[in-house]
Amino acid sequence: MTPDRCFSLLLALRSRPDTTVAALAEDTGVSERTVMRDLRWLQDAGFPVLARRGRYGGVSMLPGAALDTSRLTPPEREHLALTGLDEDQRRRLGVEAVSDRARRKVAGARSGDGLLAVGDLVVSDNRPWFGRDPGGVSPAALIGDLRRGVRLKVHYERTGRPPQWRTVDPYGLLAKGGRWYLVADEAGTPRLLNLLKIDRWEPLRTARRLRPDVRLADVAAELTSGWETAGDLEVHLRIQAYQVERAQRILGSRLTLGEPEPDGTTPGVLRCRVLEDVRQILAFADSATVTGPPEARDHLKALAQRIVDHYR
Amino acid sequence: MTPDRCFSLLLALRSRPDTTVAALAEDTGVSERTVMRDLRWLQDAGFPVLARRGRYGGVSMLPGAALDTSRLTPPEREHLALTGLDEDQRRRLGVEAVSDRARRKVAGARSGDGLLAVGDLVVSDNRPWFGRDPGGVSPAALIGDLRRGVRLKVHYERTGRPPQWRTVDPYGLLAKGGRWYLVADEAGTPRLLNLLKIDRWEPLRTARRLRPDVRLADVAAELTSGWETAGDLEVHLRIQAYQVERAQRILGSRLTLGEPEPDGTTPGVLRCRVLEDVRQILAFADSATVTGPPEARDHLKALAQRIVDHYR
DNA sequence: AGAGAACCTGACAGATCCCGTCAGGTTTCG
DNA sequence: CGAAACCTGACGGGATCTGTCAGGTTCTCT
Repeated sequence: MTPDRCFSLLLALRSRPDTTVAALAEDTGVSERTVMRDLRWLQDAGFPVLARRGRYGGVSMLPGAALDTSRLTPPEREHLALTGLDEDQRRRLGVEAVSDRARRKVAGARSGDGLLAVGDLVVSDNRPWFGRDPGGVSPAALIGDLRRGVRLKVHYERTGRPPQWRTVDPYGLLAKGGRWYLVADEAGTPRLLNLLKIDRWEPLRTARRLRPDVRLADVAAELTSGWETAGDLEVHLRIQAYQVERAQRILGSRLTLGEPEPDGTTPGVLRCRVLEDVRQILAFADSATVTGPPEARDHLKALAQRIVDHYR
Repeated sequence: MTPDRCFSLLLALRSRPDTTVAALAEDTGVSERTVMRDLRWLQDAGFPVLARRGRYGGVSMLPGAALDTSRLTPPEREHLALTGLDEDQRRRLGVEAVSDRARRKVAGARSGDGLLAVGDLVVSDNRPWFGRDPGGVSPAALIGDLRRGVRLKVHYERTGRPPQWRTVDPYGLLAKGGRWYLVADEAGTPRLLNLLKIDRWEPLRTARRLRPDVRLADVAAELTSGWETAGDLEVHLRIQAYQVERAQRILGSRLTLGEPEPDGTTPGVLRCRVLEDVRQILAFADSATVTGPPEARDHLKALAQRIVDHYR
């Protein structure tokens, strides 16, 4: 890893909501293996880089990440500042934690700083979310305390009520449908807390207490299993730039928008209670295009065909 | 240069208002030569690092600098992003500027991106200023446009008047007595503009037009030569932490404070019109110590001796 | 269930470049 | 003038970085 490529990668990750190792290799002119090594380095250093394997997988920086190393936790700073120092130098500095590189020299082990890996604290399907800061608490800001594995106090606003402090044991974050949620147990009961409704939080000194043998993915699945059953359908679409503002007005908060793309369209996700709700998109004629799921495309096409037939 | 030492240096520079190459070498565990190479790299990459040669010299980050590479100018980003790319890769990216490293490979030359060096745009005596953000526009924010060598429009508040836009041709920045000034010509007339009184500025597309054979150091000297003659004396002192607030109240805006030090004192600079003004410091007895200039120390001692004699 | 798209890891040889040392230079202040 | 500070080039040795290769795991869609 060279410093210039380090910054280059950070800039690339920050400027795009999602990318792949292949694309980063293309941009930086090195092999994919090298990019993967670099990404590993960034993750070990504490940058909130998330990699997702599998179809539609890729690499991204958690939303809200600033290239500001002052956000790093003390062990992370030590990781940066102290790698390369020998035992004597570290003793003189009075630092007990062994840097990752020193440890690797001895045993080739991963970082032993007691922090949880970002990849273990975020669950999402590989459907792209959008890099633009969705408002509220940012995932990148929260991930620091999640990595420490501590209990949190969260200032949360339930719908229709004033915000209240709630103490939770977090499993991690869930990204779904363009939204971020904190997945946690509250007095042993699993909860999803929308980051939009968290205006601030505090870490407690107590370690988080999780139910035995229960993982983030399990809890997230358990809490979202009813979503499709409740008819919560996410329709993915692309909107021409000149119609975006109108779409926001008409579709309101059910529409979540991504970053404008070079081809002049803006991707978005429309939350529908039933399939029939896609009829609202008809108002945009061909300036909005449904891209998924297939049944939404088919239904929209069928509705349009009925209109055509009606005027024969 | 390794990435971890790169961040380590940035953090060290940011956390201390002033340091030396020797101290940085001690901290990072490498030789002074290596630290100097690293600092050169950081400067070439666009970080607002300033090195001052000579007695009381040292290295510092311009006040207000954030470790945010998005502040870098486009050529600076290219410098980071494109070093290591071969000609074909750069051609595919459509980038004309040759990266520093590619150029070094060919001819060992310095960066040819057309930007002025930070060291050529800042003049100060080596008396330490203080790293704490002094308020107003920050030097680190302004230095980016100064490096491009363009004319500026500055929103400036002259004493007793509402702020007005003024068009200036900048030579650079002056640090003196804990304050930062923009040194510029305004319609051919040299001016010092206190950064505290600039609330915003805009770069213009026009290149700056400077008087032939006139340099930053010349203009700064010309504009400040009357300061001592006008009796503007800067008295350096150290104040015990528990008296700092009282000192601020009594001495007001003539007192400029630095960062508290580990020994429990806070350094400061008191602007006096005449030497006799140091008498105000008597109020602090031994909880404030004058460190310079020598005549200020002598005079304060003499004043104290008179008081002692008076009570015999 | 299988295919394809995506990340992940270890090993190895070769190339690159980084580092420390050394020598000598310039600048600033008391 | 001396000391404290940064600056630069050259060189040899060693560290580490990179690309290649092989094989693995995960996720989604058909």
